[in-house]
Amino acid sequence: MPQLNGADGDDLGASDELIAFKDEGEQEEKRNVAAERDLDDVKSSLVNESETNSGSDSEADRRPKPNPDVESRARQSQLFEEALRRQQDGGLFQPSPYVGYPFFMIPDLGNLCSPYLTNGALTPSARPYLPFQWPLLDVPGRAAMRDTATPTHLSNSVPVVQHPHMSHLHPLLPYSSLTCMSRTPHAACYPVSPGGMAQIPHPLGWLQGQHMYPIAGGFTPAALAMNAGLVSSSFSPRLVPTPQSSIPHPAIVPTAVKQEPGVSSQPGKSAPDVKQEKDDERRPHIKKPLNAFMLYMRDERPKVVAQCKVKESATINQILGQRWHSLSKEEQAKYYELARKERLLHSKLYPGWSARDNYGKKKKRKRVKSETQLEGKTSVVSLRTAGRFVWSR
DNA sequence: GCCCCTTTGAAGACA
DNA sequence: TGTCTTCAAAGGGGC
Repeated sequence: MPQLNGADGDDLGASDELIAFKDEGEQEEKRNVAAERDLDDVKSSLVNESETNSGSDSEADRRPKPNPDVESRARQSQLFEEALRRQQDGGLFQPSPYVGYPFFMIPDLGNLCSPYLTNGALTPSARPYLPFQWPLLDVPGRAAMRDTATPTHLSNSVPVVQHPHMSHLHPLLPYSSLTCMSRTPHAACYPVSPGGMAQIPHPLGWLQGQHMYPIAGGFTPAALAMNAGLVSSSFSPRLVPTPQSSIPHPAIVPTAVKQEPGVSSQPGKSAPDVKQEKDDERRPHIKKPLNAFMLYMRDERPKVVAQCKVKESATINQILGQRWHSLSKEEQAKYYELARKERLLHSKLYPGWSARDNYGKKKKRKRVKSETQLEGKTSVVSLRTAGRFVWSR
């Protein structure tokens, strides 16, 4: 963590340090830690602590008041990993390239569409395949807990709104739910294949979620599930490769590019070349897994919006950045752990994927921006560089 | 309609 | 090995 960069007294980045610390004691503690470990060790220890403590009530009692939502998600992650190990150890299911993906633990698409009874309870046939069903059982409680267990910096006078993405309502999701949740209450519809199941009601709505990873190879989740022997083959859709373009998944982000037909705006490139290039840009791509801070932002952004009555993401992110640094290491550890599992799942889903694949998917930031930052009051680049310098030793 | 802003972390590129 | 760059999310604002 960059805030530890003062461990050995060097003042790299000190002049432009903006990070607000909660208290000196915490900072002092972190300094001591930094003197003993490097970044990886610290993060690793945070994770280990998190895992070790998760099973101990007494330990949990001693901890600062945790965010129950994060807690539950961490638990989900743990459960998911255990399920993953069971599968890989020759458990119930045959290994598959997507063995780690919880979706494929669903027995059939009939129940897949709705493994819950109308009263919200799981159907008996679905239960054995849904190790993460428990979150649904106490939705109101969890929602209340989360909303009341806000960090201390949240004012009681500020009304806390329910998370718009209602992530706790998606019981089929283990840790991947963290990034598979739709933030908007849109209709749960996932076009599986032409002529196939057009509408999949909740809980499969997450398949269309904001960060849901697209399925490699152009197969739909349902088809892959069927392929893995988890879904009755009598159920339509069949194992049919689905053009990726037919999967309007938010995680497969087409970059909207305005195309002037037949006109090349780039010197030295023919119109077809430019068209091809822009088609490539527009082509859906696999997104990077979210890091710890991104996961934190996703959880906390609605609270900040509600509390601070601001909408500008830049401002919100500044606030979130400060709050991130004010988190206890236990709280941060939960997010580091979630992010680690996020990367694990991502690597299992897309073994050949590289972050480099997405280079150029976003418009390159102008060099002048970095220079501006160096001159500006925040000096983002120098600050972050300084932090890395210390941590990497 | 596209890009910038703003944050942190991860990963790739490069010297 | 150290440093720099890019991308991941979000949505208002500027051009």
